[in-house]
Amino acid sequence: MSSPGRSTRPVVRAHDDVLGYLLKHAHLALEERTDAALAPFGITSRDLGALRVIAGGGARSQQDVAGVLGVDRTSMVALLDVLERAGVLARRPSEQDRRRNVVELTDTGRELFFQAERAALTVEQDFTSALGANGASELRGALRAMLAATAH
Amino acid sequence: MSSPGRSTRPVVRAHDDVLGYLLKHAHLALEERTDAALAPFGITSRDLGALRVIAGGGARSQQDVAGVLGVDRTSMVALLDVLERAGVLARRPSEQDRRRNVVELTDTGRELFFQAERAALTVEQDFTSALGANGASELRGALRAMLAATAH
DNA sequence: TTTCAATCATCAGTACCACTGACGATCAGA
DNA sequence: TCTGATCGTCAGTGGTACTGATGATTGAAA
Repeated sequence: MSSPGRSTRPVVRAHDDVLGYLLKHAHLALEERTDAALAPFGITSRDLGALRVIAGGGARSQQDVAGVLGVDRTSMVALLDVLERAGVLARRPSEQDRRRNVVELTDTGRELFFQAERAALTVEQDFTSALGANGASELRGALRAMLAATAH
Repeated sequence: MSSPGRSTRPVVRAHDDVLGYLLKHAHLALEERTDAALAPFGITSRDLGALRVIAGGGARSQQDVAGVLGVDRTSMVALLDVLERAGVLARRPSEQDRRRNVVELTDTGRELFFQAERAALTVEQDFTSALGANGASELRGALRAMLAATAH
């Protein structure tokens, strides 16, 4: 058997045994394909994430949107600027707290969102097709469980 | 039942139903914890990835290392500069092809790598502890399968 | 009421990384 | 020898994270 104690050295892992590598590259590959599918709509996967949160209606301010997406609050300004200039969404000061901007989709934006979300969903399903029907939901469940367990 | 056809609109998904969101945030959370555990060693998870590939011995050049990690070749220059200046690795021109740099760990670097890899492994195991013993390997398998299926 | 700390959106500045395009050195083949 | 390709390097650009500051606004204490 192998010798115990502090001199025990781990075997050199292959790069695709490393969870961080797998998560990073899976994310990048999916994002690349999603961005390609979203290009005809003139938005990125980053934009779609913002539209999704806004369409969900739970966000009460720009910072809520940024917080959910893990985007910096200062980056969110420019991100929403572009989408607002494109007529996809509108900002208006909150009536409850006029420091806040309430962000809402325009009719055009809502239609764009549904079409883009559909395209993104197709990419996801194709991306996970190697896992089978259960595999994809099990993968989501595992990722959710890890995030929930490590939420600080 | 729901109406079919092009007017069928998808329900607005919660952000944590979106695979891209889950992959991104799982990656970021793991990287954050890994970087914290690696800080005493004076390296980042990015550095450890490079050391791992180099320790594996399969890489024949800087660009091989960059290619495996998905790091840009021009970024690899500065990354290795730092590690070389720290005495962790050494570059020497290949004897077979003197355009290439062969990158090798120093004795110091090898010891550092084993200790850092051990710390990173502990973080990974803790990160996946919510999944159980089989869950973690199933997660790796699922991610590997997706990457293999979508390799271009 | 007045004052004051906190919050929100914004902007300026810095840092890091991906990416492009160039360069000299080197290699392989015509 | 000449030519095209490859490798490491460097400069420049663009996008994003992060810090810190600002003005407007809020809520609560004095």
